[in-house]
Amino acid sequence: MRKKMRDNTNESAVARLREAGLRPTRQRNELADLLFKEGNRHLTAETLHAEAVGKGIRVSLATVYNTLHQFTHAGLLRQVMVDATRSYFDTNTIEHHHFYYEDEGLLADIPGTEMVAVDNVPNAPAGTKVSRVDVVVRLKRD
Amino acid sequence: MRKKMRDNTNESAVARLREAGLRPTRQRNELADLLFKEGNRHLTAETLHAEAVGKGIRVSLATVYNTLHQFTHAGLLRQVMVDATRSYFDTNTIEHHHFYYEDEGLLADIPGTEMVAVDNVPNAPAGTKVSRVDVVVRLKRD
DNA sequence: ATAGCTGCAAATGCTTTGCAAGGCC
DNA sequence: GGCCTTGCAAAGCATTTGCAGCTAT
Repeated sequence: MRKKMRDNTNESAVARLREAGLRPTRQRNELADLLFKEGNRHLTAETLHAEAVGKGIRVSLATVYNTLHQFTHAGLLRQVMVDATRSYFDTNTIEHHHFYYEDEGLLADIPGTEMVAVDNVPNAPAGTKVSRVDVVVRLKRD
Repeated sequence: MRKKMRDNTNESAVARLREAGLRPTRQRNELADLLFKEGNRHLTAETLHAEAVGKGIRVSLATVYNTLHQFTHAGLLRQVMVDATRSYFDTNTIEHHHFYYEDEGLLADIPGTEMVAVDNVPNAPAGTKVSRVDVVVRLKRD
């Protein structure tokens, strides 16, 4: 009655993993579903783990960490640094920028973000190249 | 022969601390000297502690952490988030932006930084105001 | 079969904290 | 003197790692 493991698994997630050279295991498939099924998300390892467990997915926190890093290396996720204590991961890997709600510890895309422009960025110093440009607009309660 | 403790201490550091409502203790004076005597600096607690110890200043790492945070709250320092594992402090509290050398874990001001402009930043969402805008140009070895 | 994953628990690394001793006003 | 500060060591947290058992191919 449960011969196939992939029945309730999003095919695109599996394909995505294969392309990235990652074995589509149950945990990775299920996490990928959570991550990529609904628009852009911003989450921490704890957050994702809690959500997974809440939905009945059996996965350890260590695996969530591993998976997030593997996905990041594979280019499926982007890691955003806004808080000294937590690491945020963003499912939107296209160049874009963020609002960070300092009081809530919440990260969000800047709406219409393609309009934000950073001008006059100097050339990268000799021997280096720009890896990426991060813009974070920090917000606090009014 | 050592009645006065403030002999070799930078007067401006003491004044700075008094204005901030912080008692000018030996440790705070000496750390302030290291921090503010020579232009803009970017350092971590470890870095500063090592430097202090190297110069014969007796101070514990815990006090360095406390002092960095007190200075930050007093507006003498600014905390910059670029690395999930380390907290950087910047002695330049004026709005400006950074290069981050990912390979070396080194943070630096963007030269001529006043020329970098961030355009079309949307208004802060209702109930919030912009605390600050951080721009980090991440560099990697070529 | 076997190389790659997962989970647990222990380890790590940065940072914070409790509290007794010491310093500043 | 009284309150603030320091230092040490212990505690705290998020994250990583070692390794035995499990899984995808």
